[in-house]
Amino acid sequence: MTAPEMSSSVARDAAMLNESMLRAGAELMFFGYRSFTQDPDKILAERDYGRAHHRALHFIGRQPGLSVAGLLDILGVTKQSLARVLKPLIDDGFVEQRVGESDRRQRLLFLTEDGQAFEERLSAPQRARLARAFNQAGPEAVEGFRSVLELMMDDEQRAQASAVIGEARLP
Amino acid sequence: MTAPEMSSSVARDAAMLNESMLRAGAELMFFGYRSFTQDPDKILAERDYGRAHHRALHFIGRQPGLSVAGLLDILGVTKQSLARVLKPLIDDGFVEQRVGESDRRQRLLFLTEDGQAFEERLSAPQRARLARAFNQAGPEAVEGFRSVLELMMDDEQRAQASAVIGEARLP
DNA sequence: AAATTATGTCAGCGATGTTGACATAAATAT
DNA sequence: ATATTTATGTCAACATCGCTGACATAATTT
Repeated sequence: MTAPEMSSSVARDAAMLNESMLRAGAELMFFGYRSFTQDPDKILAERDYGRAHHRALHFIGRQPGLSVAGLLDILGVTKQSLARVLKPLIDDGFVEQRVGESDRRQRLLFLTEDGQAFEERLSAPQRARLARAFNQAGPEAVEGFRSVLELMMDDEQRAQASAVIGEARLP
Repeated sequence: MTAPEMSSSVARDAAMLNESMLRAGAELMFFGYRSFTQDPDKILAERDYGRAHHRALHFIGRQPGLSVAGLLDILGVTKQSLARVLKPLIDDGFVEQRVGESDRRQRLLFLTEDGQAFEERLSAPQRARLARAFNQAGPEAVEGFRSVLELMMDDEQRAQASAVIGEARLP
């Protein structure tokens, strides 16, 4: 049943990449992600907010009119988890809910002016950090960064991520 | 006070990278990191372990004889946080402590055989994922991935990460 | 002998995730 | 029309993993 060209890609991978390179890759992900999140984390700590609040603000700001179900799908959390994040954001006047026009069961999510301002304040240092890294690394490196991260996802996740990220090709 | 050549690098960055590219970069980090952690997360859930346990096992396995202070430094958490992770790992027979030879206040950390086996079981699918992505993306892309993540760190963090990752250059 | 260092531990708090159960309103299916 | 399904909200309980503050012990350094 196994065609010759099907010979284990795991074996081929092992042949070309030694363990220390893979370990280094994992450690880069750990240290890199920590750096990536540290700027907004500091701002979030002013209020009793965490990363989850930033993520919600980010994706609502990106797709105004997103439904609760849509946001749940993107974030990959339970509705109970989301509620604990969304409720304070609504109470604090950062997120607004409007009843769906075509489907009045839906609560469509929008950032208020304050929400938009806060989201930008959170994202600004993170984007500056990315911009600095992208510029110093150069366009080919950015394309490599993008392709490795995309290829690290499962097909399903990659499809979802692509749908969210959209055409905005990185390089 | 501002020299002409000091003209805001933020402005230059903004000139070359539009906002949608930076947003896409941030989203790639989010989705990519989620994919990166999902395999070990499933295994960790068998016991009452989380990512922090994996990280501790990883870095102890990488630098056997690491001191508690050394591990605290790498992980960037408080000793109270680490204790909650380390104590179960010791109780479960995955990590062993030995009194330091030169300084007998130190508790040097080692993986037991079981600990080594468990760490490998946790890391295997993660490394396979990385290997697949690296191979499909190609060596230049991997170098780009590495350089962008490194440049995303502050100088201090980059120095620390480089010290941990070591010579094992990625590409 | 005194101060500092490495480590451990107790107690409490906050953010973020989980499962399970139940409620309501609106849309859809029979 | 009635029944079912869907979208959302909410209550309760629990686990992980970060934090601060306080205190203790043993070993090293001053």
